[in-house]
Amino acid sequence: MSDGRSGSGFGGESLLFLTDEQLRQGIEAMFFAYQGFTADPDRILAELAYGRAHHRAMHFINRAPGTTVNNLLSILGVTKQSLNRVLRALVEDGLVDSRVGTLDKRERNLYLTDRGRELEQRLSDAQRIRMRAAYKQAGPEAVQGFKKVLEAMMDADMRRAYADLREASQ
Amino acid sequence: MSDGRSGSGFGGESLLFLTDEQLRQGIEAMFFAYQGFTADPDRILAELAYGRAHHRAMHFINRAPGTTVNNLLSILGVTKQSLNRVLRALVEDGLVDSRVGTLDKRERNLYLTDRGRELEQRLSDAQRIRMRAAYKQAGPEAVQGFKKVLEAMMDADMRRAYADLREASQ
DNA sequence: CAGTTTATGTCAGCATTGTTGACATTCCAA
DNA sequence: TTGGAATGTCAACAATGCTGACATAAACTG
Repeated sequence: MSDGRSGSGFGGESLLFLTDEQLRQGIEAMFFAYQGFTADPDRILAELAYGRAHHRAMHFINRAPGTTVNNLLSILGVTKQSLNRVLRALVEDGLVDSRVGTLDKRERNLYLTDRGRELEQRLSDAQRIRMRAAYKQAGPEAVQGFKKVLEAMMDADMRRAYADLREASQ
Repeated sequence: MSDGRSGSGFGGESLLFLTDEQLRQGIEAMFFAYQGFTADPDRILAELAYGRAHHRAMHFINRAPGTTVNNLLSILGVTKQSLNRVLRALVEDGLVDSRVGTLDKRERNLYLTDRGRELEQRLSDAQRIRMRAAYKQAGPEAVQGFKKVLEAMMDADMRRAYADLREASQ
């Protein structure tokens, strides 16, 4: 594992020879970049006594209005109990509307209220500004590669969720 | 902010026109990919009653042996109190060695013990395997773009830390 | 159709890891 | 040498993971 090399065999099979050092750079880049990625919304959230968990919930409710708790937690990769706490706060504060399902009354369909949409917008805007700046700085070809590697890094079910979301917005 | 367009002006200045939708895909890719990125070490850590914080500390101590608490917390972006709790556990468990600084006795120089190196290796290996697979799947050109965008996404001080680490390993 | 099982969501309590505040020790500068 | 700054530790609190217990609704089974 730690011979500092990677590749399928002695040669020929793959053109990629990745040293442990190269891989470590990628790992560290991922770590540092994620800090920047979340920094701007985090600052806004801190003012409002909310956290990242609230942001994530609002993001995906906005993305798929009417989604259920069950669906949401599979996307977020947390337990329903953990998500529940966050949703309760958002509902109490009037940012999320939770309606008993019409077809299946066990389910709750989730929607952002006007105020919820407003905050989500504010958070997304902050995050998009950084994303846009990074994309511009890196250039168009880089963006392709960026997305490719990220997608390849996802677990299978997350890759599916990701594809579903993209297709959902036409 | 939300006109679905991005660019410096009406045209000509930039060749990149990024819709909010494109940016959102990047944001979601980042979120889902980070889950995958941390999933494998997380599984190992859970067995050992450690968390991500322990992994991060061990990673950077391994990367820069003899580093101080102060330096470490600036890299990790957490408070010294938060880091301290994690370090205390690692020292007690014999994975990290904390030596009073020779030049400045207020400082503590941190080193992995043999057992610490062993666990760090195990965690890194798991993470590298996924990274390597993602790189291979995405291809060499993609890797360049990936790193470029990530670096552009970092906060300035993290970009500096990232550069320092790379240079430190020749 | 009655009774049991499964699915969905809520409430309670615990663990990890972030935070701030108070403090001891050491260094440095006036 | 004395007061302030820097470094690190200890304590207590908050956010957000987790598991377990439970209520309700739906679905299945005989």
